[in-house]
Amino acid sequence: DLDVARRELEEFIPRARTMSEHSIRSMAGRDLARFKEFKKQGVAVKFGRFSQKENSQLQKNIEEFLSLTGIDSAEKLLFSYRYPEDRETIQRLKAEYQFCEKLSEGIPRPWRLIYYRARKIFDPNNYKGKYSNEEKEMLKRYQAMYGNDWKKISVMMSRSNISIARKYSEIKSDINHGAWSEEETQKLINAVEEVIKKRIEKEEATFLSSSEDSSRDLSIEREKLYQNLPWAEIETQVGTRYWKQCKQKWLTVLRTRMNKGKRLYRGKEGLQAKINLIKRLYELKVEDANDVNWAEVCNAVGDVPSSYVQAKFYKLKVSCVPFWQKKTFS
DNA sequence: GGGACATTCAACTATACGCT
DNA sequence: AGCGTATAGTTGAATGTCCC
Repeated sequence: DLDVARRELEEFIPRARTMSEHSIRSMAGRDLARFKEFKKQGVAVKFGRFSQKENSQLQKNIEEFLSLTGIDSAEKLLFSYRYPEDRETIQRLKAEYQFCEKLSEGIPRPWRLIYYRARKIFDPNNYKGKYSNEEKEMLKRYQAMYGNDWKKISVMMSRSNISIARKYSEIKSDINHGAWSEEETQKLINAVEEVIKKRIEKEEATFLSSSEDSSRDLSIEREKLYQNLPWAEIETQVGTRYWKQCKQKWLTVLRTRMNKGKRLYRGKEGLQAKINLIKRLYELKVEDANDVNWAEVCNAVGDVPSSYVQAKFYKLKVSCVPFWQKKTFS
């Protein structure tokens, strides 16, 4: 019946096809019924970033659960292991008042993801801003002492373990800062090329085994050139840069090539490009910025990666819209 | 089977910098 | 000076795995 559950879930979450047994099992238990209920009401399961509406719904769900049970803080509720003496009581209250159900009320997403979102929002160790040099040094020292025990280190540094783990992977090796040399750039291009080729070959293999038709054209879809690339692998190949630097550099290389070196946002044409972009976004009539399909918006500007257009929109917003932080997308 | 945790790719935000 | 681009920094989503 695992297969049945998988098939049923696929209706709501296409990627269920490839998910691990464990994920399927837990979603079948907790989410399938909810998904069906949402469907009855004509609500689709959502992915990607939480909208403002969802975030405030989550906030509300937490507040209501706290007042229902008398637990005095969201941190106690969501990180009960930090309060050993209250832990048992909290556990009991959670079961008694159906924590899982209450938490996910009105949010059409898998329970697990709602839970993680809540833990991010309500962790006092999160949102601590920039790391100082002292902190970076401290992190390196602790890692040398305790290895990748991020949980332990996060307690000592009052930062969330995710933040710590990520920061460490960024600073673990001496990253070459500043402009890219010709040689480095070439190395990057080669690495990306190799990775994409490998990926296509693999797809081709599965494609051929399921079909007789072997005549496929050599061009590849644009998305394959920048979406879901294994950056960690590329980082190792390049050797001198952090994966994010690689990614950013690759996108600019790609953009320049796609547009044959033309500068898109300069002069009169640049102005027109901006106007097109704004018009296109307006026509979408979406409520939340998270609902924008940037791949669709791309051709308002030219043949560019979607992240480029996104970045442009951000820049435009920040420099032209007063009090943009306090405004909604619509 | 719930929950904690590490890891990885994506997105958002801020700043540096150079050209016109 | 103003603008566009490159680069740096932080947070978000998603998922495999391990443990109790």
